Amino acid sequence: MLSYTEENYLKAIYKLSLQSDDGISTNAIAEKLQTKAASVSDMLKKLATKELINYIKYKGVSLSETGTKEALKILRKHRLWEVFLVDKLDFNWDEVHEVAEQLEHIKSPLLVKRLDAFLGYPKYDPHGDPIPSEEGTITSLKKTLLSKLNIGDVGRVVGVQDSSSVFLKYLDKINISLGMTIHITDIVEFDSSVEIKIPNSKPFIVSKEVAQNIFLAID
Amino acid sequence: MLSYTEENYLKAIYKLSLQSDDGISTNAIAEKLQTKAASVSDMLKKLATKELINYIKYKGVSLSETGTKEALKILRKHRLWEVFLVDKLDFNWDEVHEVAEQLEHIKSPLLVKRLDAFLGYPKYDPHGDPIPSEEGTITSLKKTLLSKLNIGDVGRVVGVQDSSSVFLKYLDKINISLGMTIHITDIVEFDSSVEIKIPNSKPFIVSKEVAQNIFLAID
DNA sequence: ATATTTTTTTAGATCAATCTAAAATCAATG
DNA sequence: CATTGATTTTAGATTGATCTAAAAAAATAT
Repeated sequence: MLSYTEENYLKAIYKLSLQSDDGISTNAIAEKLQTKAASVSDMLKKLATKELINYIKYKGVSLSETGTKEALKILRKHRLWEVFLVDKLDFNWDEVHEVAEQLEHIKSPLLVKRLDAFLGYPKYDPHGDPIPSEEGTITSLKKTLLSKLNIGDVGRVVGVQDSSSVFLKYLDKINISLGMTIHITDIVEFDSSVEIKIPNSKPFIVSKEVAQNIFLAID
Repeated sequence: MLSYTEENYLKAIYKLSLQSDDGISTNAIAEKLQTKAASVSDMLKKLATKELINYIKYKGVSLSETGTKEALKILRKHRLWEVFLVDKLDFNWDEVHEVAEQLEHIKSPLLVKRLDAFLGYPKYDPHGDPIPSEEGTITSLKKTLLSKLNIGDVGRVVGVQDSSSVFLKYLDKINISLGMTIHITDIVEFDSSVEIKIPNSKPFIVSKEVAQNIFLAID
């Protein structure tokens, strides 16, 4: 049985693994979990003896097969609960994270199964991130940053890079939401800002910074 | 901020307070929480300094006003989650307790508010126990044990004394459920078993032990 | 009312998770 | 390739929750 803390470490390592290919550093984990490198070292030793990670001192760390499975279970719960909060309890997509962080640790396979069914077997969470299956497979659709596209391209909003409350609130304000189709009508050479067109609205400009944080799928 | 453990102690003390009028003993709490008296003593000291309980060494303990409020908050969450599990996720009433024990510790006032609304502001949980209001008031309807009634009495099932899985499963088996109207058709003097009549069924006998664990409201 | 039993509390240890400070290892640059 | 600087690990302490064993207080019985 994994502790709350062990679960958070596995999740952190999993997320960091997606961003960089090789071994995850102690410092990176400490940063992510807002703790000290010494604490991370201790925990890594513990996770290693439980064979949840592959760990060589000073050499960084990666999830073992069982570790990955556990991480995906937690991620699955986290994202299912997010769907629940948004779809059923009318949370905004910037309000869900904190609560889902708690709910993801509830231990009950039956609960997860039933919740999944109740929500209609969703494939994506409210931020557009894919929900791992019960078996631990995760489908990642090819997504491209808005900032990487060209004039004339058309895409569907499938996620965000930065899921901070500030950013999500801003997207709400300019009426960009998940699933929305976006046309790239112009790119301003001067500052790399992007002019886009969304349904029922005149074209408008979003900054380079914003464009670098919105993922689109090209249909 | 209360810890998971502190919350469980408050809940235990609250529940024990309902059963006996005077101060709650250390041993009773230890028994309820499946722990040792020494551990309870330690925790009582801590809860006392936080002014959540009134505690005099060797003299037993009672909840303070703030302690009661906290206990009721937890109970409210527990029972709301139970309603959610049964009404929305099709759990049986004997499957909910363990999961609700975990869910009750989730900290998010917004979540509780929204969940309450989503469930349609329920007044009772699936075992017939009243759900404390947001303000911390709890309505307890007058309920009587089936074993205390007389031939000819009619009552509505509003709760159980023993909410163990074995007992609840047995009730399911003999088709007794919450809200059901029961007629007492006979009382067997020999062993104090009770003959009852429920809708769409011939009268049948339940043992004294069963009758001592079903609460009825007399309409 | 004194002795015995039961209950409760304290003393001292342990375990998980964390920390600070110091030591060990690695990386990288001259 | 040796020194410097950064990263990582260890050593030792702390905190919260628990335990066992022993001491203290209360309840009970003779």
